[in-house]
Amino acid sequence: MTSVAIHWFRQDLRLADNPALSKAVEAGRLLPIYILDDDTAGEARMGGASRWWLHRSLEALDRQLGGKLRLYRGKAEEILPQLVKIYDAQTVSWTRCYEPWRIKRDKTISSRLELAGCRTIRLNGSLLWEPWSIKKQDGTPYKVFTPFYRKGCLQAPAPAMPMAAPHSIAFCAAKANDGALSLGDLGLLSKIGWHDTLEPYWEVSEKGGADCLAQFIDGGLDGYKTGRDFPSLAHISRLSPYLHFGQLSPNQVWHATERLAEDQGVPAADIDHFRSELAWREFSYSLLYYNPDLPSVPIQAKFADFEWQSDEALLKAWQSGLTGVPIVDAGMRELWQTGYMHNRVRMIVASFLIKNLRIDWRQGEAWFWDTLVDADLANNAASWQWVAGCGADAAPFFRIFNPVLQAEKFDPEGIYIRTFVPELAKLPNKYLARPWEAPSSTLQEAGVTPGESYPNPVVDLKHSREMALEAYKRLSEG
DNA sequence: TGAAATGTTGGGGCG
DNA sequence: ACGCCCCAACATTTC
Repeated sequence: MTSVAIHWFRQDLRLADNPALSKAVEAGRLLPIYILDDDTAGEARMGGASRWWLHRSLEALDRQLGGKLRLYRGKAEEILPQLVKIYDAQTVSWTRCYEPWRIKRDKTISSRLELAGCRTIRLNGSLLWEPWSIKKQDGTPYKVFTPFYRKGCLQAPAPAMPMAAPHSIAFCAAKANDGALSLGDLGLLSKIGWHDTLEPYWEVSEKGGADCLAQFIDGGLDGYKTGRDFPSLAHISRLSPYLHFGQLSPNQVWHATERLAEDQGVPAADIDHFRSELAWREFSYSLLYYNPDLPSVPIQAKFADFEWQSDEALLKAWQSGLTGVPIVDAGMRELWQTGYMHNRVRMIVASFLIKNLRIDWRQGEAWFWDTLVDADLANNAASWQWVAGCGADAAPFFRIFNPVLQAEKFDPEGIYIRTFVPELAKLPNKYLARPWEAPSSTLQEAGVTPGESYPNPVVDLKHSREMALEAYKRLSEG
């Protein structure tokens, strides 16, 4: 076998269940590459947490490939044709991505390569169903989740069975002058070293993804439907970063939940609910596919005129977990410390930013983009639009979370708040979610000095809620 | 995948 | 014994 096949890794950083990689391995001696293409990404260039995750991912993948992974930085549109020429490659394969900028770029690249006589293999490895395959009877895309999932996804052919990793790979000899960089030269780690705080929370590798999945299937899935709402419980999967970077494929996850009801007695309701959460990911991708400006333009046009406040100090307080509202601060600090935030708490902090602080949802989207290890263009944009009430099938704007009630309902023992807001740890449960109501003697005993050891609330919850509703009313009447 | 305001019901205290 | 009021507890409506 003399022909060379390049597999271009992107968001499929795994060997198992990677159809495009397997095809390349069959097609020739493999040159596995990754290109950091910030130039083409523009606005959508990866944030800090993602860069750390990517750094670790590439390190692990290179190890799996016996040190054969080649790294480049620059415009993929220029680098790929050069590599094809240098290595005289007959085949280039990749797993499809669905971000608008990537769709556009990849289309250009594949036609350019094909024109030069190089075969391109582009396969799905990141979604359960291709976005264009799930449509209504009339051929238009779904705008509401439930029919999208029940009628669209579940009636479509079942997701493919996951395939094994290639059992042996013949590599192509690398050439010294091909422009490859060392991992360090990619410059993915920030100089301030923020990523150090993330390290202990994640095992960033294909094995880490498999372990995470196994652990969830083993312990977390039973009781998922109700348990997933409680941020102190281990009833969430934490699979999102692995799915985003492709250390796991959604097919692997989907099929891992098969037969659990019959064989392990896991309640069907828990399995169904978990699968519907996977389908929300598909729905986000569908929304982005059919609305390429989803990250910046509200789907509901009237929201273009919403009166957002721009207040740097309030935004900063939210970002740094110093709003004086414990459940909000706990969530924002979980994000900063771990690169992750529990889903229930994501909704609470987002509602607080958008509705109580009345700050533009795109500011929240930008912060999440920079700090989440699972930052994903489709999920991030669709979810922020969902909370803001301006998206498709979104929560209505007037559905405003009361962060005190939410905390008392979903973190009744205050375990979550105490974990991330330790300066309040000694407050009794009764006042933990609303320290501003605590008598001064209670505060004193708990060692809390409002305004010093812990901030006073940056807004009045009741008043800010009313202001938001009025702004929304003006929009509806306007 | 809310919350607050408003409406309704029914039991018990009480004159 | 009876009507009246109070007020939980629950249901409905509204934003």
